[in-house]
Amino acid sequence: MKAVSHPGLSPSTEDYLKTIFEIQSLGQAAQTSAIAESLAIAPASVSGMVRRLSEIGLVEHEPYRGVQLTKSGRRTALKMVRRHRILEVYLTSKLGYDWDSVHEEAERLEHAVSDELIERMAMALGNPRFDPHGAPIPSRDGVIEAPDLVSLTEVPLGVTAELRLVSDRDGERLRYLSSLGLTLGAVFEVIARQPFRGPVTIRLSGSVPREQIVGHELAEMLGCAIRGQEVG
Amino acid sequence: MKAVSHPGLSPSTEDYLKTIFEIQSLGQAAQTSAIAESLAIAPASVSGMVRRLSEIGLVEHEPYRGVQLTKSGRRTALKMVRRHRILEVYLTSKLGYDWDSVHEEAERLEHAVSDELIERMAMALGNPRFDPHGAPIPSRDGVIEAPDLVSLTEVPLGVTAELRLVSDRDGERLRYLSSLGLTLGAVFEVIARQPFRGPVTIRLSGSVPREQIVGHELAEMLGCAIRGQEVG
DNA sequence: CTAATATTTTAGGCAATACGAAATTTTGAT
DNA sequence: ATCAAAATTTCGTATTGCCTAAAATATTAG
Repeated sequence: MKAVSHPGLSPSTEDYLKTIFEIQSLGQAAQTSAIAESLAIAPASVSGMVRRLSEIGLVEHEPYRGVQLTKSGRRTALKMVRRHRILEVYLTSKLGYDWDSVHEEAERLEHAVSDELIERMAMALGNPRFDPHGAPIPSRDGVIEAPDLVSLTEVPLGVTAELRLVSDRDGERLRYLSSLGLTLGAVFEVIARQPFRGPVTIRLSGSVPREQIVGHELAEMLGCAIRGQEVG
Repeated sequence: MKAVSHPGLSPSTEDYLKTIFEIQSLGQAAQTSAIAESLAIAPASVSGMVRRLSEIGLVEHEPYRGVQLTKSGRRTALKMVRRHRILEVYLTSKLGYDWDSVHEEAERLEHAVSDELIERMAMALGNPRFDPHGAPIPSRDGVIEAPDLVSLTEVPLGVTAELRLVSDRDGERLRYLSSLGLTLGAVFEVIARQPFRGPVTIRLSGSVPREQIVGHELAEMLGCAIRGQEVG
């Protein structure tokens, strides 16, 4: 049982691994269709690539069931996630990028940087633990925290919470959130919630408290930390 | 006659353009064999690529004579050169790289960065005019200086000169130069030169002046600025 | 148990790039 | 000027990496 090294994986391969890791993080084995959807390619193409990935020992494939990353595949996936997130922090902290524009740049760079560059960036940043969207950054040796958060739809009425995690996938969405005042670390109280997957109303703390209404779908994607119960 | 834009050139294409630019900088039209040698591929392969480059209007090809960059090809080449050199400065100034290790990293990154990232880096650096090896950095709009330098083999005996330019192509060579005390800006006097392409002896200025012997081939690659004649 | 759904296999395509060998053109030496 | 050597292009092919539609197969749910 030796650690197989995988020199020169293609960008595409790296993307598959990252995607599989992300899907796997949420639940069980990653299904072909889920991978296909996330990468916007046909399921047949995924089957093909999965074969290759399993031939080189990056995933285990139980036909018709799904894919699991092997030790080695997981290591690579975590490396890519680390690269992506360190890059995002670096670009925002050191080069003035906004949280809504770093994703694309990081997406391209993560396939071109060396390990050394990433470690130098991490060092220059003081080894940050979270990226600009609140996602935890795996350590150099592949350990990743899983902060326990709930989605905004799950924060009880009257409870104060803090916005801690948003997806970096869509710049538009991030800009919209900014415009609502919902940036990372924003503190708010949930003051109403409509049934049947209706919108959530929150009151943002601040010198000028303001109320905002957030649609259910969006609210589902926001990771929040409970701060405490208002005195009733 | 409109400016054709060339979205999504492949890394390989970008490398060809850069190489052609560099060859062309020295003398006339770039010959197939020169390109092939510089890129370490067979001449036949170059002919093929040159056809494609000329089909998309990046070069003009006079069969059996050589290639010339078109306006548009030159623009792209200069963009790549700018990227490479800004990256080199950034990596050394901001992330602690040495001059002998930046080339490789820049070589990969130059194909992945956006124009915006490069401009942000340039800004953060105060728009440097030279890279860590003394090579001039083309401006955003494609103007490049040509400092007038002579090779070490051409500095007359007894004359004081300053090291201003070395090739970034070979890390080993750069480490060797460092070990001799021949870093950028080093000031020295030529005190001997052997005939028949023999070595050059120099005396480096400094608190502890020391003599060094430099082989002819290496000396040829060092760009120097004449400082003045010693009082004889 | 069967129809709908998900997945894999098959067979093939395409883009980009490389190569050797043969044909062609240029060059250089006499 | 002439011809051999050198450089270059053409031609036919190969490889790599990825993708796809359609057909075959397996799973699942009613």
